[in-house]
Amino acid sequence: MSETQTTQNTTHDRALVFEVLNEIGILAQLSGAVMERHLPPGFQTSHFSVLNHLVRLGDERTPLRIARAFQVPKTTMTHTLAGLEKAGLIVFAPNPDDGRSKLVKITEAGRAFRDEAIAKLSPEADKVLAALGGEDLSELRPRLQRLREFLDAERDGKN
Amino acid sequence: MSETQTTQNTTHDRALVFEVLNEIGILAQLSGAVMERHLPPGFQTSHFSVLNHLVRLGDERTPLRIARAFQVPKTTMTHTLAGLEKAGLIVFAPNPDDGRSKLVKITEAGRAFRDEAIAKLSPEADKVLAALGGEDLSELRPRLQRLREFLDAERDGKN
DNA sequence: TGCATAAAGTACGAAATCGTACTACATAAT
DNA sequence: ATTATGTAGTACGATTTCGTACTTTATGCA
Repeated sequence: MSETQTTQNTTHDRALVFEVLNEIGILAQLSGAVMERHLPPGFQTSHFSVLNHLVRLGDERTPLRIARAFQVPKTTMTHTLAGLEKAGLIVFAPNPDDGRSKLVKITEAGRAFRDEAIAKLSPEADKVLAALGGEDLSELRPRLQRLREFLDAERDGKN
Repeated sequence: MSETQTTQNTTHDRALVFEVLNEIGILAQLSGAVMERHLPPGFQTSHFSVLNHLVRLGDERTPLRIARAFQVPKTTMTHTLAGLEKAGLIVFAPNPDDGRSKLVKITEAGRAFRDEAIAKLSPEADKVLAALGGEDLSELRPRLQRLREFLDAERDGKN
């Protein structure tokens, strides 16, 4: 019943794919709503995510590179970054290597904003850990990443 | 290193939560983009998802109940359903049990639309199965569901 | 019965998302 | 050098998303 079967994919198997993707959509919805509740008014999950990305992986990145990391169209990232800049959480610098593009730099205010958000979100994260256990999450991550990599490839060009 | 530790949550553990949620957000983004490419122009993943929901779990549901299933605000569902109705894929009927609400019924055209979408999406689903294997997905689902249930509870009132 | 409170749905406005088309710069090929 | 093609970013408009406030109906309580 739960054996691997390599010969042919059944409707049942496919339904599993849809269910998982559906669940992922709902989860994205939910986690966005929960996170947004812990952010100052006017700030979106996307704002926090970008700041967190810059802190974790380093700033001095181009908008396009950030857009690709989140798999959003570059016009969307332009808009998100404009919001962050207006709030003084990032600044743009010219890209010395490429006159067409910019480099995004996080400001001290941006770093502080991110740290505060993390602090407010930590109790929630702890509750998730208490509810699921670290093992479940550990097992979740690589599988999600594999699924992401596949869909990534499936995405062809675009953006 | 990967042992369960019940005494205290570390920054590292919390980071795992954020990573998983981040991955989920990106996946939602990606799967939405891939799915949308296989739908007729003008139709969103949300449209397909609602139709699929009605076929799988039965129609004759109220808009609010559908909104809750997808964890979106009811105003969002009003808009999505309006699009489906305008396209003739659903119809509204009065709710005999409650004069405030409506019942959503899928039409034959709606069912056909859903079936065609499934048919077009099936090759993609098969590729996912080939890439990940059914076991991975099977293990993914219950964990995602547990995570969803937790965030669900965390959501308090609202909507 | 009458009234207060809650729930279902919508109108409306604001913001986010994203596709198309454009500008400016870069790279490759002659 | 010149020209053709490709890439980074943005302007713009259409659609989606969603919070607030409202209308209508239901429910609980006096």
